[in-house]
Amino acid sequence: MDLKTRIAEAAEQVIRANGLAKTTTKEIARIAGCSEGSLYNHFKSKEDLFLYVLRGQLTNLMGALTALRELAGQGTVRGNLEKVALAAVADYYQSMSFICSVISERDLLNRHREGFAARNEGPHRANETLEAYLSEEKLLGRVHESISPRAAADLLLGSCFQHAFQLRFLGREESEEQRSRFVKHTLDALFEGLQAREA
Amino acid sequence: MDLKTRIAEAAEQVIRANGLAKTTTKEIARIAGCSEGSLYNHFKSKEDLFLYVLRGQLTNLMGALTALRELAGQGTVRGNLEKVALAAVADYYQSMSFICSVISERDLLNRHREGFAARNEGPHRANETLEAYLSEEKLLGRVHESISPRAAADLLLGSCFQHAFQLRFLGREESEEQRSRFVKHTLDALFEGLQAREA
Amino acid sequence: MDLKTRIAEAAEQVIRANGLAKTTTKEIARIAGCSEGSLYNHFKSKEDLFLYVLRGQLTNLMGALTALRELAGQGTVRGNLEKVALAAVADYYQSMSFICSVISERDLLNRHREGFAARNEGPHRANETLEAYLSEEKLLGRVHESISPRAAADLLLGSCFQHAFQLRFLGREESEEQRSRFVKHTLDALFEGLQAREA
Amino acid sequence: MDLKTRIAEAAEQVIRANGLAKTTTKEIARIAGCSEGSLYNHFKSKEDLFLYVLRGQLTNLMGALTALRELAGQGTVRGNLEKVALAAVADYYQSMSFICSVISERDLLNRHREGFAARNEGPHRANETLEAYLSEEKLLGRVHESISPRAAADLLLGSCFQHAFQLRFLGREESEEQRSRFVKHTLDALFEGLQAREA
DNA sequence: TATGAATGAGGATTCATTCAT
DNA sequence: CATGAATGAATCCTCATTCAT
Repeated sequence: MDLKTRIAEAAEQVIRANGLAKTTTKEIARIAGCSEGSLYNHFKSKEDLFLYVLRGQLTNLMGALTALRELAGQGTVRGNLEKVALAAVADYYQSMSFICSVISERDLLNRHREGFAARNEGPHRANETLEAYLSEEKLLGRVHESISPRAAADLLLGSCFQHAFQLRFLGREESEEQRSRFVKHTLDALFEGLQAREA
Repeated sequence: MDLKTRIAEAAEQVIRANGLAKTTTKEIARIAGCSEGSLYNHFKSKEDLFLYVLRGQLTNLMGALTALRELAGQGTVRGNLEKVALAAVADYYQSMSFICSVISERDLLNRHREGFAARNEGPHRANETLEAYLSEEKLLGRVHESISPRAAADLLLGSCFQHAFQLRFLGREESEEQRSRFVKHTLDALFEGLQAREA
Repeated sequence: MDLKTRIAEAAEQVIRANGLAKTTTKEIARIAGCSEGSLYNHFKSKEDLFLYVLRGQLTNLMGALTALRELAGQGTVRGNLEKVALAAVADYYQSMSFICSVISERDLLNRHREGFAARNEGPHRANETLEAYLSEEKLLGRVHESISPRAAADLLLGSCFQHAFQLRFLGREESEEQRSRFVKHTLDALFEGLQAREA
Repeated sequence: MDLKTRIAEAAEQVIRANGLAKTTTKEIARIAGCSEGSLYNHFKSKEDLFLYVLRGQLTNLMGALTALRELAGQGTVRGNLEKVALAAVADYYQSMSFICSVISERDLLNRHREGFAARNEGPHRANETLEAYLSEEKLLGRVHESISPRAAADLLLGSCFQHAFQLRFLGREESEEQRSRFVKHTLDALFEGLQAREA
């Protein structure tokens, strides 16, 4: 593994563990097993390194969502969404430090917002991709005809997002079983709807 | 207004604008119109000041949720949830810097997690409160009998939470009308459910 | 007890315990049970307060030495010196923080050296007073005729001084019995002399 | 000379001149001709730097005392002690700021007392070493058989210690001749003893 | 390319002192 | 005389970044 990759992985690990605010170049170098100076042979600045690592976040989720586009009309909608939801909770949980750091450091965000927009990056991409899938399924008649695909996507991913956030806040890890149960209950409610049924 | 309040409000303003990581005591003092030393006459440390201000976050939402408990069976469920959702988006949006800073600064969170738990604080309280309300409505037959109140609460608040997050990420403000529309669509989808209806 | 005295005693206690360097006006006020502002109603500055308290140090020793002048020719020289030595160890031990602070804070010392000289103050006064006593006893033939009174005074008081210093350094307290034994051995050696005796 | 040494020497010089309490990292850096930050590349903290420099104090005296152990039975006891006494006054004088700072800053002392003990460091080591030498000479019959070696060591070194202290207190330097005279008189008195001789 | 010592700007915090009440 | 909030200068220390080797 080349040094650039080692540095990036070290940075990812440290930011995950401590958050960006308390991540120092010294610590990254220590974990990467190189000198602080070496960081600057591969990245222009600490911020540059952060952005590099940031781009590797949420890749499982985005992969699952991209795969979904091909799956419209196949399997069950419920089954397809379940895979996405599981990936979402897992990735959001793993990347929560990154996600929150972007907001916490307003100037960093401001400096790069245009870049994000230009490259069509950011966590909101997930919602858009899921929306697209649901639109297709709606055309196929496999989801309720009067539902807004965007709202449905926001409900599902928002729920996963906040769930991951709260696990981090509470300092909890979740077993696979617990996670499956959360996703199951969430999908149950999402499919069924809150509306009381007439007798 | 006494100086302690002025300092707290200055801190709130600066953290909202810049995030905790880039908030300096110097800047807080400047905005509060006092010396840096004065901060320490009223707060033990910058961290102490942050926690003080943090405790004032999400109060509108929590107020709306608490009020909700009295409203079970009154008005429409939909109408009640609408008020909550609007408060949620607004408060989450306002407090996103605080919420994310808590996660970004892992050591700060670790240091105070016990305290949060002891005082039953934290953003997850909102979900629990909404869950309680929905449970009551379920008993009253005003929400679908097979729905999980917790899952429903997580869907609604999670969606609002992530929506607020994404507004911050994109650097957008939302008009009242846009916000109402977001809430409306979200509630539509949540009430209706994804399930395709048989012809 | 009036406030000025209470402040002075608080300062003495705190300096004794923590040394001047780590003594704050806040701590003095806390111990004195008054506000920090009150300190400045009774003393011009922290330095002024320190000097005030400093002047009260070593008073038992100086008292014992002054008394000694009257005792020349009375009792035994050994007995007279024993009282002085005991007072010296006790007072040096009690005042070691003060004594050392004067040296540690060079600028303070420089600022007040003239004042000390003008008022004939300082720990060296003890040696001069003891020298005077020994000179008288020498005239009376009660100490070895070829001894230098100043050297003898320096030996005895220097030994007590360093002994007190080392107790402080090692963080030890000494029982009265231990102290008596130290003084006894010291006087034994001082009276007898190192010189090997011919058979 | 490497920077670490330059920093250490600068610190030594500044502490000697101003005492630890009034020694700032800024001033040390200025004298060392480097930035304040550099101090922290070589020492963990100001305290760490102080301890490093402290360990280099009293080395001439300790060297002279160690050499003494080999000299038992050689030359004259008086001559041997003279060398030690001269080294003692010189070293105590040079290091008085350090010695006193250790006492003035009680918490520093408390924090490191165990370390001092573990490494068998501290000014009291000098007395123990001199005591050992005198014990040997006593066995050789070269010092008075009824004298306590420890008491004799305390008398001599205590006198030198306090003499150095008082020179600092009075702001005086001593010529070599004056110093020799002080040592000579002190040894005269110590060898002869105070005891009046019967006619 | 890899290093790591050196930097220096900037941060949080302390503390003696002042002054209006 | 007593207060204690307000001050602001000064302090120790951190850390991203540079650069000569």
